[in-house]
This record gives sequence, C-alpha cells and structure tokens, in this order.
Amino acid sequence: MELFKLRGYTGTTVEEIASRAGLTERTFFRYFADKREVLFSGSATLQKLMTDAITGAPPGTSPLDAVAAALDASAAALEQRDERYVRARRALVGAHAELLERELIKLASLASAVADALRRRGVTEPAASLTAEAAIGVFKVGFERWLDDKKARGFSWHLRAALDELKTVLGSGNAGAPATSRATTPRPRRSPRAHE
Amino acid sequence: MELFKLRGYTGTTVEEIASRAGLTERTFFRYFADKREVLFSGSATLQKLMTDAITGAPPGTSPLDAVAAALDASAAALEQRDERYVRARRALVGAHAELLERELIKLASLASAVADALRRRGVTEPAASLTAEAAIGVFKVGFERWLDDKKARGFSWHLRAALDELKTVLGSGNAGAPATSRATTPRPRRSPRAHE
DNA sequence: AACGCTATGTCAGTCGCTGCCATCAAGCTA
DNA sequence: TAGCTTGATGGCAGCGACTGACATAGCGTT
Repeated sequence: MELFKLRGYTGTTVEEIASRAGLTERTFFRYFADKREVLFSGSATLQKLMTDAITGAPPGTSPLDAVAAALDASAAALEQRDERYVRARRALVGAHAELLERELIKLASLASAVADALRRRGVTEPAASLTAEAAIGVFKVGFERWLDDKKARGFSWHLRAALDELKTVLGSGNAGAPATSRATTPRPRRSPRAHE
Repeated sequence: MELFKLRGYTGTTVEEIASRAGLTERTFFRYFADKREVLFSGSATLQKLMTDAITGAPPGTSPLDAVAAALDASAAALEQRDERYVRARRALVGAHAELLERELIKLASLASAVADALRRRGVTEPAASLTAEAAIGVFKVGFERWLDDKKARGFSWHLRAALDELKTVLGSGNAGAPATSRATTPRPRRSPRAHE
C-alpha cells in the first residue's frame, strides 16, 4: 500500500513489491496469482463470513432474512477495519479499471457462493440466484453510500436502508419516483452521484 | 472466433488475430484497447438500447416498469442474433476468468448507465442505483437460464420470469423457500434502528 | 549421514502492450 | 502543380507481467 501511494499502482513494479517484502519476483507469483491479487486477500474471509451466516440461520428463516443476516455479518466485519485502509483501497480500486474488474469478479463469486448456501437450505432456482444477486447489489450500493456519507452512519445502517429501499422499489414499484402531479415542471434533481 | 475455436483463447496471439484481419499487431491495438475487447464490441449498442428504452418510457412510468422496458429491449436484440455465436461466446467467456472479468465490468457500467437514465427521469438515490443493480441481476440470471433452458422458451420470457420471481422474493420474502412445515414464529421484522 | 520434502532463487523466454518515428495516401491551398 | 496538412498504418525497440525448467538451501525423519 505504501508503494502504491508513492508511485501509483501501475508505476509500482512487482519486483519492487517483492523486494520490499524481502522476496524475489518469482516467489511473489507463487503466493499471488497475479499483481492484482495482493489487494484481494480478504475476499475469502468475507465470503466465509456471509455463507456461514446463511447456513447458520435458524430453520424456517426466509431467503430474504437469511441474506439480511449475511449482510449484517459483513457489516460487522467491515466496520471493524481501519477506515483509512478501507478508503485508500477503495480509491485505488476505483481509479484502475483492472482492479475494478477484479473486485467485480470477487463480488460475482461471492454472489455465487451465497446462492449455493441458499440452495443448500432448500431454496430453489431461480429464487436462490436472484436473492443472491440482489444481496450483492445491496452490498455494492450500501458500501458506496457508506463511504460517501457525510453524517457518519454505519455500514450496517446503510445496508439496512438499501435493502428496505430495494424492497419498496420492487414492491409498489414507485419508490424514488418523482411526484407525477405536476408533469410540466420537472422536479429538482439531486446531484448525480458517480457510481462505479 | 475461428481462431479462438482452433487454438483456444490464450493460445491465440494478438499478432495472429491481426494478420488474419490483414493488419499488424500495432494497428490492432489502435482499434481495440486490449486483446479482450474484440469480444465486447456489442456492449455499447446494448447499453444504448436499454438507456433509450428508459428515457423513452412515457412520463409517469414507475422505475420498475422503466427497467422492465429496458430488459424487453435487450431481449429483442439478443434473440435476434445468431444463437450459435451467442452460445460460443458465452462458453468462451465462461472458460476464461479474464474474459469474465471484462464481461462483469461491462455489466457494471451498464448498471451505472441505467441508473443515470433513471436519475434523468427524476428517480432519486438510492432507488435509482438499486433498481439498476436489480435489473442487471435479473439480466444475468435470465440470460443464463435462457441458454440452459431445455424447452426453448425465449430470452424475454426468462427475463419476465426472473423479474417476477425477484419481486416475489423481496415481497413476501418466502418464494423458493423449502415447503417445510411453516415455522410458528412470526418472521422477525428488521427494525430500522434510527441511528448508532 | 542419507534421504526426501518444501520453499526459494535463477534464468530465459513469451506475450501483451506502448512510445516514437517513418511512411503513405488523400485532400486542401497557394 | 508544388507544397502542406491530416489521418491511418507499419516498423521497431522496449518494458513489465507472467511462466516453465532447473538448481539450491533449509529442515525434519530415519
């Protein structure tokens, strides 16, 4: 991380990373599949955390409540980390497409694992995959909004808020929609937030 | 595509692709940012199709119905392509992590564009992002199930089915759950704690 | 001491990708 | 017509990520 801050991600060579760790480049590639993977060692733990939460939910729990528990578990873990690291890492990943790609495939594999856990509970397709995808969508949106939040509400708060909002949008189907009474004057728009 | 089938993706060098097209490697990289991009030229058209469907929806249309229209538009376009190509491409992408990564970032950028289009209609955050993420989730699940479908129901059918199922899961919260004897305990309601 | 296992180093090589400069064809202008 | 610009392409050199093959060092077991 220090090296990345110093010379940027692309400006840092694998050999530099390795020698900083007292290793050679070749040995680096025996520990990490590629250069990007150094930044994604935590994804396995997160996955285990969430699937365990689903597997451990009391029988009879609805799929929706099971993934809600998984989201709670992820929030507890992430809120506990050093916020400066979380922010630095997010800025780095957001600034480099190759890192964003890796992040997305990790999240996709997370969704796949969540769907697996749901199926192991007896949830059928396509409900399992859809619930899992929805959960990851909530995670992504909640995560971004957490870090952008001026009033420092917690990650778990944002996850809950996002999940509730998603329920509303897919329920009535009109959440967040502009009031349709006076169609001639457009409603004042909120400033668009970059979402990557 | 012929080259990829012949020697596999990794076994095909950019120089081979270029010379097959009557160009040099250097010129290839002036048309495509990298080797993977040859397989993703269609993503821009798909994005335009979907955002146009959202923008063109009659005023007063709910966010949910707007993305449903976008999904319909994507189905119409994809069902029209040569199915053999769609299948070959999907198999190729599924077999190579680097291609899957690229696919995922394209879908993420698609979600971002959809959210933008919704915001332009006056939909506020986080409803816009969540609806967009949900739509892409439906797209992903519907796409896979379409290609795996034994009875050859159309892509649009599967998209509809997936969207409906998602609504159900997030509504009652018990869709797809195992038909065990109903637990006597009422579903624990997630209490939105105001602050923390 | 001999053996085997594992982690690490060394080296050479391939390939994706980029910067720099030359070339060439097609216009446009004086 | 000669000269100039512009855009597309080729040629070339080079960097850095990544891999395969092999050597070596360390360490525990017997």
